[in-house]
Amino acid sequence: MTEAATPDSAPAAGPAPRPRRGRPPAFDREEALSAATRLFWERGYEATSVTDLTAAMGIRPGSLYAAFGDKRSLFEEVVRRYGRSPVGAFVGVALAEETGARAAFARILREAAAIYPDPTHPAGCLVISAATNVTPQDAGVQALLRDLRNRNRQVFEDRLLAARQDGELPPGADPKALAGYIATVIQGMSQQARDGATTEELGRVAELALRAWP
Amino acid sequence: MTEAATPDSAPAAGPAPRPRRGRPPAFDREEALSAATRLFWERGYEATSVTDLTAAMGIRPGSLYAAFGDKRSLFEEVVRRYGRSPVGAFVGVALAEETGARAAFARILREAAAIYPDPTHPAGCLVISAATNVTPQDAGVQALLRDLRNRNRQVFEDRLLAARQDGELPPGADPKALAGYIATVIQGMSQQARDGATTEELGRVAELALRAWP
DNA sequence: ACACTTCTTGAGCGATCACTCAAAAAAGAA
DNA sequence: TTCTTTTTTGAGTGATCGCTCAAGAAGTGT
Repeated sequence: MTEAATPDSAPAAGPAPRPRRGRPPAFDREEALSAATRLFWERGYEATSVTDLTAAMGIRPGSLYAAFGDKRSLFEEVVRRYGRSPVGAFVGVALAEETGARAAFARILREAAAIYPDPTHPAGCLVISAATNVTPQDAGVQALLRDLRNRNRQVFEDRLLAARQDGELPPGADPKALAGYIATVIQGMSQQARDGATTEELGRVAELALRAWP
Repeated sequence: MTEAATPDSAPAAGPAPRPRRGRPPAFDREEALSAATRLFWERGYEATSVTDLTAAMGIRPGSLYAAFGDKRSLFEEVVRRYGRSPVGAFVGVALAEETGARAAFARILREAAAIYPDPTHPAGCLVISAATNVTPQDAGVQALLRDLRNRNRQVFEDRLLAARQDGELPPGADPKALAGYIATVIQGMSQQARDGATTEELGRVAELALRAWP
């Protein structure tokens, strides 16, 4: 439940590991981002302090601010990276790989059931749950994730509109309503996973949800 | 989506307005709780500061702590009161008033669509969204609301189990899975309302969700 | 009038918040 | 070696966090 874009299109790794001047960083940027992601994912943006972050990332505040700007910028980079990770990109991958709309959304719901409770990472979806409770001064972070969610719902609607034009959906079907329904179920499944629901339980939820398909 | 108990059974108002000694409170307790509820509902537990609360309630910190204990106790009282309010109790009311299980859950989903986006109060459900992002030191508040949500899911399951025994649900129906599905949809609808979904949009989501009924 | 009880007030407690900065350290370039 | 560049370090910034308390104010009881 994140970016529904193509998996990757950038020129992959840089052209060459050109040796840079100055003192080399003492920490692995990817590992540090991974640790920050886990914290933001588990607790959310404001409930994760810079002290928590530096402790988990194994660096001091000065290094964090030199490498990532500020807490807000670090969070934005975490969100972008999450959207490119398998667990954050499964929605877009399913939409890109499945030819049928029904097959795509069935796969999305079933994979959500498998992924959201996976104990190898925090439960649920970071985009859905990391900025629910914020002070007014961090409303921008809340808006950032809300826009990602609503953009995803629009991607659903576009796909369903195309399915209706292709005849896969009956002419009377309502793509906008169906997109809202699927988004609702996915977001509810994320919440359920955070409340302790297992993959088996969410799998049954997914199958029930699919019975509403026109 | 809160307490699924009977609307009221306490002896209502006290036996008499016995005049108390000492200086009378300068603020209305119900109004103060109402203001605190709006803040906790809108922003969540930790994102609402005591300074925010005292400003909205029109009192000074000393009065707040004398009247409500501490921030945590105030929140718990807000949650209890919310569960007795119309918007917090509609689930229990529908389960109590509707004789058929299908009628009860259809009413619950349709009323959620009408209530969650209602602009006369913050969007969504306080129990669902007020303690999503918390620091470890406030894990108890998170657990409090999680338990309320899971208890509600259990009430759903009990009602559906009875429906299967009554023959309203086919013998092959899975009450536990169906309860999880309905809880998922309700929690997703709360999230959607907070993301800007209208009553009309959520109404269509509710109708789609009901198509999954066995 | 006076005591007693309860509530309000405003100042302020230690802890933590996100964040900064000068100095030291570690690399390549000259 | 010396200079330049970049990173790390540890102390510390002002602001805000939840919360406390002594003093005063506003009632009832005698």
